[in-house]
Amino acid sequence: MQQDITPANIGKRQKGGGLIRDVKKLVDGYPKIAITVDCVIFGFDDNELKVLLIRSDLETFKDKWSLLGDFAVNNNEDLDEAAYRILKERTGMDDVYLEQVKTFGNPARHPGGRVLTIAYCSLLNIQHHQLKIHANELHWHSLSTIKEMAFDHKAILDACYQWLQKRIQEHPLGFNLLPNKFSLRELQNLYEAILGVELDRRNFRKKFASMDLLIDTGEMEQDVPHRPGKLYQFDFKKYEKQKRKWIGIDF
Amino acid sequence: MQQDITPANIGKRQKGGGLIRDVKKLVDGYPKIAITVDCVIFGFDDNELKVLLIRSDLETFKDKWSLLGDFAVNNNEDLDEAAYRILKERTGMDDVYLEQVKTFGNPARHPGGRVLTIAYCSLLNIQHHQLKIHANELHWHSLSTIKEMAFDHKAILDACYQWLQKRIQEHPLGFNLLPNKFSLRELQNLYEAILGVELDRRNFRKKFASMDLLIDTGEMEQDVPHRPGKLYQFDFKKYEKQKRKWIGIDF
DNA sequence: GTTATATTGTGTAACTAATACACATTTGTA
DNA sequence: TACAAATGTGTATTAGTTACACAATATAAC
Repeated sequence: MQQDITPANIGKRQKGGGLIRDVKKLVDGYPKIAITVDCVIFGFDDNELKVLLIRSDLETFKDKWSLLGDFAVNNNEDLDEAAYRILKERTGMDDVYLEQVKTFGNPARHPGGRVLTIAYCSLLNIQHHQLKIHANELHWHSLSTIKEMAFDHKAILDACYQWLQKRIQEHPLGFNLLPNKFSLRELQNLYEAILGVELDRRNFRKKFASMDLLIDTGEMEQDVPHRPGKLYQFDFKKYEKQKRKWIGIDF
Repeated sequence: MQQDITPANIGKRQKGGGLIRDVKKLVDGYPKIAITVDCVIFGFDDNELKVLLIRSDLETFKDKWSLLGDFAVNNNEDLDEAAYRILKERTGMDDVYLEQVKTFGNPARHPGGRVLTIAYCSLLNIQHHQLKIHANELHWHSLSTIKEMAFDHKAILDACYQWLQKRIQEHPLGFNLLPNKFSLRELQNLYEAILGVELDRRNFRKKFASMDLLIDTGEMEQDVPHRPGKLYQFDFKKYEKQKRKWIGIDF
């Protein structure tokens, strides 16, 4: 086995040598690259799963769409903080569900040089937030209509969508995408949209009833052209309590 | 909403301005930091889950243990490639199971300055590989005995262990930790060690029988002080074929 | 070579969860 | 007043999970 000669190896693996004292000098000798955090922000509207994108401002990606991202290390912030900052800047909201999904580091992914990005997935309620969509060139896109994107952002989006499909069967994340009060039909539509399957209404209701995490508000849907359904709220507190022993949803 | 003035924002979000042409210059203006890849390498021996660690060569972490890592961007390699390179350098093996788990970027995680690390989890068969344990200061540690580690490596290890516990219930990864031929008892011991639970022997065997991924070699255990069990091989090919529609193992 | 010890190998009954499926009710609209 | 559209509900079937016990086979000890 031949060991590469790199600044790292020179600094680190001095066989039989003493311990390294000057760690600052050590790190200074390391190669460095640019880091971004990119957020895949999902929303649910009109019975479709949507994702929030911005028009790319790079000539290379003219007329292509891009995830919401920013550089992540200029401030003294942790990665999660950077992701929350980006969300706050773009959507004005800070109580948004957010989770790290995967890091993308292909050397060719950015035309300007090597840029590594940490992808975060975020879920928010489209009605509740007040986006400055007009100021920025932000738009909600139906997931199904997105073909090409700037950089490797399509691959990142795909990874986050797969992550979401899996995650939503393990934990009731979906509620982050719905208004505070929602009908069981809306909830089912959401699951059907995300998973891309049709679900049996009676079994779906039975399952959520057995989870015992829905609060009956006593209110009904308004202005629907048919028999209105009951409105429910998600019991976030109760869920947090029993989160540890949570097993999954599983359709 | 106040937007931070950062090199990134100056370069990127010029409202109403034209498109950016010089992407090289753009990226050059970005802040940059050092990147490492750290591998959590699990093995299974003596009915215990083990992890491969190296003694830290930093004065600050004298007598502490560290994950196997290296810098990840000096060559023109992708992150996965960097992880495979590290494995190959340290273990001599290149057909090892490997997957990205999570990226850690706390500003204070490295005493020498900001260093971001991408954690990979790896599973290998301790018998089969020829480690140069003596040359490097490498040791296999029982997971249960590890209290403190260098950097934030304990947190990384914990995250990878949790990942493994979850992942092994979704996919039959465990076979990567066993010798080519193994008894059902060894297999069960492995699952019990990873999950930290006792499993019923009959139900365990029933489950793996129903998965139909074990090949009966016709051979028996040798040199055991009791009735010897049959030896099996894992049918990797068959598993690869039906991987898409895989649902899980679920004990 | 007989006995003790340790571990393999196997089946079934009880329970729990998932699926498939139909009809009366309520509202708004024509 | 009747039609369209969606809500709300229960049961039977099937599939999967769990709990549990005993005979068979090998080695080790005497």
